[in-house]
Amino acid sequence: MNTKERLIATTADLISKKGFRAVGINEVISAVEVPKGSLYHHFPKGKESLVSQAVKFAGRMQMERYIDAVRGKGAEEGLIAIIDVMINDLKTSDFAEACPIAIVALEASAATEDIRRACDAMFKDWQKGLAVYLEKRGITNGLEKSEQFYAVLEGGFVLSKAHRDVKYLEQQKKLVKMILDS
Amino acid sequence: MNTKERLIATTADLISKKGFRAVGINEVISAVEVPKGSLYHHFPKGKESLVSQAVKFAGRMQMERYIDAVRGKGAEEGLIAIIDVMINDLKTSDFAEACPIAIVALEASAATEDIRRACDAMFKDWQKGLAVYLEKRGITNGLEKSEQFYAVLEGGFVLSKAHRDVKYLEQQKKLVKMILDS
DNA sequence: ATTAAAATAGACCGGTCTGTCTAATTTTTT
DNA sequence: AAAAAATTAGACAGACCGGTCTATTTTAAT
Repeated sequence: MNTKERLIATTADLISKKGFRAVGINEVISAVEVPKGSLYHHFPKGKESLVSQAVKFAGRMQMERYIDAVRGKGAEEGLIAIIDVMINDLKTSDFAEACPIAIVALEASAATEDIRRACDAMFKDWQKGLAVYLEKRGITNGLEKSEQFYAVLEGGFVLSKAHRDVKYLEQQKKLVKMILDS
Repeated sequence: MNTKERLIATTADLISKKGFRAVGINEVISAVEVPKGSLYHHFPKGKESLVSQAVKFAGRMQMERYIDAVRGKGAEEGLIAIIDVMINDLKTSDFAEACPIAIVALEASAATEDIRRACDAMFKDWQKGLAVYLEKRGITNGLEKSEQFYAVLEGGFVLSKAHRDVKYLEQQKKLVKMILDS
């Protein structure tokens, strides 16, 4: 893994846990053990560019994990498996991380439009990917149901993280069937 | 309004828009037009204490707005009215603010346990308040349905903010009836 | 082997961060 | 009126911020 990839992967990991405002480039370069010159060589536009790429990287990684989780499963079973991935992430990280995009998406304002767009793009990729999966399984209006599912998922995530209790994500499983049948 | 109240209200406003990491105390005291000594007189424990109290203040303010929105309405109508409050907040603020707690809740880590607890407490207050409202209208399992509703609301908020499109919150209205009937 | 390009290295810059400190002022109590 | 308490005032400190800059080293091209 080369320097640029390591910078992106490490930044992705850090911002997943703390959001991008709480992660400084000094923290990144010290974690990757690379001098500042290297970072600004690979990311001449600085932090915003690094974070944007890290968001996309984290989003792709997470999507792959979701794809793994649903593989070979039916529609309802698959969506519940995705919720379980998130539940498990929260548990194993002591509620530090689960969705790498949500925090950054809420932090990013008009002032950091690049980062917001990166979050936007990743969420849309997730939705499209899941829509294809659903329609392959004979579900109609796959995209709308996929959007609704992610909204339900992220809502469960926000509450579970705030309360440090995965029961909110567990409860959301009840809505999966309703969404699919609607 | 005295100095302490103004500090809390202004901080609440700023963190609702940007999260607490992006808001510095210099920004707060300059907005309130008060010297630093005053802030540290009223909040000797510093920023974490100020932010915790601002979160509670913002939470109470928002809850009052929800109470106003549901007043005199039936269960389903009331929940949809709350979603509309959030939709309207996003629209009128150019997607800058709607839920004052969610951002802070995701930002707060184990390192800022006081702030996380303040978010926890406010969400719980909202849930309890809404549960009473629902049960007064003959809804059973009011608390669980209230929790589920807020999860659905926050999920719609996260996606609507990320995509700068209120349709995700609009879509969540479909789930309200399902939650109430479950 | 020589040149050019890529990447690494880290000192340094101005600015901002939270928080401290002493003093002056206002308000309250007696 | 005098004393005590509460509050305001802002200079200052030390750490850290993102970012720039010049050198040096490594790699690739010829």
